[in-house]
Amino acid sequence: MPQRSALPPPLPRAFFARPPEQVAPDLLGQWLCRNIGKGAIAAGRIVEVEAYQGRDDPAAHAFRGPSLRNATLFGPPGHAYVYTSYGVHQCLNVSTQPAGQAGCVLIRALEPLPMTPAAERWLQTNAPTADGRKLLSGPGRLCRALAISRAWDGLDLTMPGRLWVAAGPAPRAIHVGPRVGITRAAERPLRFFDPGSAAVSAHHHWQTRLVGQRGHWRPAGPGG
DNA sequence: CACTAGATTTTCT
DNA sequence: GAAAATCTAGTGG
Repeated sequence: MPQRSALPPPLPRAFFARPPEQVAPDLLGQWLCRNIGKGAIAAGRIVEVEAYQGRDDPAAHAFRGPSLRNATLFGPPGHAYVYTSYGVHQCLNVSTQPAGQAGCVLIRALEPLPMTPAAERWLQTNAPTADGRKLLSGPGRLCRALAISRAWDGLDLTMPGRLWVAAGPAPRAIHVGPRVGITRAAERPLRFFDPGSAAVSAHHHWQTRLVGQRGHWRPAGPGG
């Protein structure tokens, strides 16, 4: 099947079987692929993420233990955790850590990758915007544009089905800062983003610059 | 550009 | 009853 082999292959489950603060920076630059039917794919580069830890992270949904909503967080790695935010929006996370240990990475922004005009229209219809850079920017907005609902909670993102994560080139640098919109553990530097992307909303609030390559990110020296 | 109000699910007090 | 991992539409500079 030529169409099957043309699909970007998913990242392996082992990639996600690590602490979320390690998976998060390594997810930057990877592709989120959405099968929208009839062989068409809508895809975006991951440019902004946040790590949420387990029982030791007061800002995480897993902090108070398993519940009906967050069960996916305690399951195997590489699965979609989709929750409803403020009663209105859906937000997409990827579960990390081996089964039994909670942790996830919130996908906050994507930069649209080249796609067919039909796929672009499909995104625009789901989440209309005049500013193309904002099409997949923001955790609620990207779920709306990609038609990802709570019903997709638990979906395996390491299988090339409806939604999966595929390998893409790492960004040249990464900025690290506090997570957005939380009050507890608000000081932890667990938000990672690609400073070179226009799809990232808040470039201003960052603490640290990382350079290097995946698995080997290190703080940039002066003048870097 | 900055700021504000309002929508309304899930969880906890 | 209130807060929360948010977004949009509205106002005003």
